[in-house]
Amino acid sequence: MTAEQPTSPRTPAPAGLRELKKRRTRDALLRAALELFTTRGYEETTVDEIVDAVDVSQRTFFRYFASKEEVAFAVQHMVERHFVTALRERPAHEAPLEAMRNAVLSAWDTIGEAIMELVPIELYLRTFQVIESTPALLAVHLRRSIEMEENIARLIADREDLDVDADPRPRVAVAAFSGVMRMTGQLWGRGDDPSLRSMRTLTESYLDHLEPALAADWHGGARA
Amino acid sequence: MTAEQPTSPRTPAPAGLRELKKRRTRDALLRAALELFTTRGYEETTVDEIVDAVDVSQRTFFRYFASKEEVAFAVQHMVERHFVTALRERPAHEAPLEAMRNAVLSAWDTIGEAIMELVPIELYLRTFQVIESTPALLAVHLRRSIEMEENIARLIADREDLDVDADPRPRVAVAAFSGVMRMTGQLWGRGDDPSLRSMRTLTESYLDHLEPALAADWHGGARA
DNA sequence: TGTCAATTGTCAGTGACTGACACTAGCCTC
DNA sequence: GAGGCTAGTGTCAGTCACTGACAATTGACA
Repeated sequence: MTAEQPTSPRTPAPAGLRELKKRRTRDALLRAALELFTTRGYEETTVDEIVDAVDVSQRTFFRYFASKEEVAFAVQHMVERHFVTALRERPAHEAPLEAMRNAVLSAWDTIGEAIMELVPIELYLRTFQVIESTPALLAVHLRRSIEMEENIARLIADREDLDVDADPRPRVAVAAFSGVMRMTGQLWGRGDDPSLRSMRTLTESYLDHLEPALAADWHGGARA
Repeated sequence: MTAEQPTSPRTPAPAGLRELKKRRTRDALLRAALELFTTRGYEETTVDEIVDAVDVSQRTFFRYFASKEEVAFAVQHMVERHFVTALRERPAHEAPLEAMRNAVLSAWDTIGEAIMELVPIELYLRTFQVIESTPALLAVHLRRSIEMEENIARLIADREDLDVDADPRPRVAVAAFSGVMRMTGQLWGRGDDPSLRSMRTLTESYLDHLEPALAADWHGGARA
């Protein structure tokens, strides 16, 4: 309720000893979990092992993360928001596909720092590979992806001044685009160059093949 | 080893009392499970409730189905094979997208009987809706879908005499196509006409919008 | 300093799933 | 058609993810 609180310029105000401890515990759990997942494997890691590494009770783990799965997607979650933000910032004159493409590529260029605030980048990349190669995690990953698709479709529809439910083109375009993105992620996970750079290159190259396959200007023909 | 065995003309020889009992148990478990899932909800149904309805032990359930999830996809599994078969039977002159489209539509026309041999169609349709609306099942559904995508991409590549790993077009086309199919399934699940017919109509209509977006002839331009 | 509220730990319990072992019932041979 | 073989089943004990309830602790704030 008080008006004046010392807000740091960048990090969104973590003030308070309590808040600080909470963040520390969460970070420690996150790192310990990812470290174990990427060395021992996801299925082979028990929640007990994670909490033992951080010296908290199992109950505390589940207060921070709704499930063992969720902790694996904590960083991914941030990356996704990063992309959505990038898409929102694309100039209105860009065609849907062009905007999505540019958003992805520009997001990859700036995501590095944001990730490092949470975990070492290399740990994130290894985690991504674990996700892609662990059936249970891959399944959740895909569901999360299509949830995001719906949001993006609405975003695209807004840009183009269309109604998502009346005009199928936003959803179709996003579905096709996301299909390619997902495929890229998988190929990257299977490949042997786990670098941000390689991910970016792969993305760019595959999206190049979608461009000629999807028409760019929706408003060239008849528009009601 | 004996030459003469009374093989029925259609069903693939279930001879033997043992085999017969097994099939009966499996069928009973399947039906009981789907019935419970669709009335009570997936998460709300325990494996104990399923086995109680069939009077077998829990251990037996897990000998027939690797997990509680698997039983929900038993029928879906058959439908998928049905589609792949339909795709294989498409004449070679059809373009990739055309072949996939025709395979889906023709599969929908003949799938009815095959389903009825396992469970009432209406039960299958309701199960599909449960899958689409239950997060845990939706996730698995999506993973299964992309596993199938890879197979289809290879099939398409074969048809077009291309190498899946050298030429990205098969995977891109399949990814885009599947993206639309998945979206259709979801919309159907959300809608209020749970009939085979409505599913077919929706599929056809949405695929119509992909056609103009993806080029039909891959071999019109330069071909190495 | 003392009160309030947020965090945490402990404990007990549920539900999915698995390995081990004993038991039963088709199946096949003599 | 008795007896042995084996596939299928039930029982039991145990692991692991996850949850509700309650008590203990510890920042926050007057």
